[in-house]
Amino acid sequence: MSTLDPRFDPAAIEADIFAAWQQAGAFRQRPAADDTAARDALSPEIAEPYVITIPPPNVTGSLHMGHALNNTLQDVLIRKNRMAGRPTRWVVGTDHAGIATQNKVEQKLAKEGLTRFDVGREAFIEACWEWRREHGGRIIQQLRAMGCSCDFDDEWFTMNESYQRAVREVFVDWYRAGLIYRGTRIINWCPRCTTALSDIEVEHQDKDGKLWSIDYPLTDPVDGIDHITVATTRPETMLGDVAVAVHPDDERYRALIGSTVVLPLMNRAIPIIADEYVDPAFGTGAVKITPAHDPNDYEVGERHGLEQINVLDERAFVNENGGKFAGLERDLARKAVLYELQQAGYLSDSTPHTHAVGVCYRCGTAIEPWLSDQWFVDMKPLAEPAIQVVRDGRVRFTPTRWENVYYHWMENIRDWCISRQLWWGHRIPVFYCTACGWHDALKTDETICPQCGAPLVQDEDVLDTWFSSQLWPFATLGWPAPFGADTPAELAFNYPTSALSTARDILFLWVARMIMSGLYFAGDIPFSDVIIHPTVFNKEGKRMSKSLGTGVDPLDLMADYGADGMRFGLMLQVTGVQDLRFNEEKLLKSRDFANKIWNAARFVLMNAAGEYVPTLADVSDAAQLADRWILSRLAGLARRVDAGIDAFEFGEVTRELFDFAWTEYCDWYIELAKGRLAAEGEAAAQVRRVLLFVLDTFLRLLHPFMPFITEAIWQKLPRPAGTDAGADLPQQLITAAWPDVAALGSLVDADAERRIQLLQAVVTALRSTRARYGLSPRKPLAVLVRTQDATDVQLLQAVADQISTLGHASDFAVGTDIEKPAHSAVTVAAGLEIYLPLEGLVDFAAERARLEKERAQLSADAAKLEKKLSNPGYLAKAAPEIIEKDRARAAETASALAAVDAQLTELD
RNA sequence: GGGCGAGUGGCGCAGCGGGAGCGCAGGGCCCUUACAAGGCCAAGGUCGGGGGUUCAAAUCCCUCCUCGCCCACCA
Repeated sequence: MSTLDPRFDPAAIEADIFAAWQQAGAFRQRPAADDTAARDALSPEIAEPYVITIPPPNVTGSLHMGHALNNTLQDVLIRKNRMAGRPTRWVVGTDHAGIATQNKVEQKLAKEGLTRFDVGREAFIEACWEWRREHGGRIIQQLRAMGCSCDFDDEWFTMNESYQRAVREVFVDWYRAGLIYRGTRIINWCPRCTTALSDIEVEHQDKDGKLWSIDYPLTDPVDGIDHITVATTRPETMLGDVAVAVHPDDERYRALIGSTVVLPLMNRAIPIIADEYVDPAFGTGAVKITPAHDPNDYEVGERHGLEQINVLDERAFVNENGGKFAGLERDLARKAVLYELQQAGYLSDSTPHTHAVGVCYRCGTAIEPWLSDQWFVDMKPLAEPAIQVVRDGRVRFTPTRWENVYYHWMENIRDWCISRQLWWGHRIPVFYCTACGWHDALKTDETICPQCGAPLVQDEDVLDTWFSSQLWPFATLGWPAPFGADTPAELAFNYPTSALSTARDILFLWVARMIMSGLYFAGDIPFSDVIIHPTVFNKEGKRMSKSLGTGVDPLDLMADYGADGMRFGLMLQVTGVQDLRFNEEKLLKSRDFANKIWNAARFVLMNAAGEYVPTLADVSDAAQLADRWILSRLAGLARRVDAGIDAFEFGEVTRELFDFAWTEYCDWYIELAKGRLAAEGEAAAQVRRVLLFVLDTFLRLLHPFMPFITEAIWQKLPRPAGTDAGADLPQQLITAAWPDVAALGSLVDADAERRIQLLQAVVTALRSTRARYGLSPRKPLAVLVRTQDATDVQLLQAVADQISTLGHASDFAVGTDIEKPAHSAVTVAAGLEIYLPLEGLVDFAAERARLEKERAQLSADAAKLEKKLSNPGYLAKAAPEIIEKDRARAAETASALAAVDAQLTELD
């Protein structure tokens, strides 16, 4: 009674299944955080909630391969824990993505010939909200298509009202605590985005440039020296030079310290100073000092009380301080400055020089180190406790090596520039009196100065997007309500969250900061596990990039392979290594795998014949070797999958599931079942029960990885009503019980696992002998098996029918006293000697060649083992079970060798 | 300048102290009534080079080579 099509079509089922899950409320936390009575009723081992807050994708984003991988992985964890009965919740939402969103809206305005200044701040922000309403839901929709079981009824946005309160609370708190301050510093400035960036938002690229040498003439020659030559990679900044620095111990220049030089082109007298910062071995050993355009020069300038002359404007054009170069864009200014220097004879040398150029992580424009007023967070006091929780093991990294990366950054942490000269974002809640100079950070907007009554104005800048992102694990759980009596139930129950899974490139931008702010504001770690998943590269090992055309779109993949195929194929490729070279072949195999399971289910359903899915007790008394074998394998699989998911070993678990289903359940168990099903009666009923039981349990284990197909099949399995899920829930796999690994342990049967090899050896001998001699696979052959083990005789007799079915044996005989018939092919395996009489069917020259080859292999193995077993050091030091195993192997090899030798003799 | 990761059959990758595995490609046979997106069989590797530790090394240590990534203010 098959209700399944012979070919699995993902598109036909995915949307309906997803809708059914959502309709059933399967994604909601059960019991809800505020349902204390229900929570108290949970048994202790599942009472602990399992919570993940999704790394919020940019609201401008579209699903890419990194998302596909990361969200599959999180969904696996969520689904497994949900099935295990824990109150599970996956918090979903998007990030307002300051620069990215602002860029989108500015591009839209540009099409109408407008800039943001034309429309004004208010209207621009409204346009951003409008953009979000129109396009911001795309990536959430794509998560649904993937089958992600997030709590979509409670979607968050880093700019929604409650979130804004959280950001403001944090700012004011840190401000009051003295952790947020304003200062004039050299910061990273993106002249295209016209905003400051933090240090970690700058990417460094090696660029081929030049190191130019410029002669600065001395005002008054010293000992016949009339100039000093400085080396620079950025000649245009010389317009803002205020000194030349040399190392105090540099003999070449010692006499010049304290002299003045005339700055070429600007005709300004500037001093030669001594500073340890200068490396005498680099360049000419003399450095031009431009405090407004280089962080090191700024430091030097501070030490020596030098002026700071800013020669570039916010778009990196030379400003009025640049003399006749004013108005030139920085690259043009460089050319012009070099030309003028050369014309005037100041340019003495240029050599090729590669150096790291900082570029904006959002737009790729070269960063300008620029002097300006910005807001900063003092990070050291926040970093210390955040380092400690990792040292204490309260926050664990997977793979653990990332802990060292974390420590290194945290121990060398620098202050965080949090102000951005943007409009889209959380506006800095600092208010200034227009009259008396009063200013403060305020939790609510005020218009009148509390000191003098004059109007207040708010700071123009907004906060770094990551300033709000860092609050994600607790702001999405209802913070800020004060802790203690008024703590929202949701926060108290769900915080700290369980695991955070993310890409390595935001370890500092986001993960580290969540730990710091979580400890500070929510009073505890934000999550106990940080999973750093591999970065997805393309087949050539290159970064996936839309603009470069090196990317693969997960939506296209889902269309071709189904959501399940994409998920499983990605999981197959996960390892503990840093990189993942995406291989589409794995998706093809995953789709095939889905089809394989689909058809296995078809077979089982066609043969279910009135049986319900049995309980563990119903299959525990299975007597047949094959049954005990598959049940034992299933128990082992369940144990490994259960532990593997908990240990975040996604790749290994996926491969285990694949191998079990395909090789063991389909290739062997189902094939073995066919003959027994035909027999009918109790024997057939038992096979049906085992088939159903294994399929049911396997679908549960596979569900976190392939949610759609497993749900579709599982719902077709025959079972009495009300046997799974809560009474108020529909019968769905998503909320069905996770297999009880401990109970399944009773099915482990090491003997059965070993003995099934006997059967496989006989069947394989039949198949390969036929293949070797070009006999039709269906040509019936008689089989005789000799073994010294009486138990093996019984076992093989019990499965004689199945050997006949799988191997197309005509006659089957097994015993301790079997004699080899004349003209037989002999196979020695699993301690058995398997004889296939081939009188008149084959050319024995080929058989001789084969046996010679096998003999060579066997005697090499035997020699190796013998050498090992006669080594006194080995016998003295190796573990007893290893020696035992090797002895058994040696005995087996020796008897196989003897058998092959005997066979060769007979062929003569 | 520091740090991390990778180098295993033609290709893509597992394995990470005790018998070299998987998928794909290639070869042979099979439409066997769940699945040809399938089944069966066979072939294919001195686990980057060198040294060391160990009874035992693809697996641990050292070193070198080749790739990739991260951090770092050297003009």
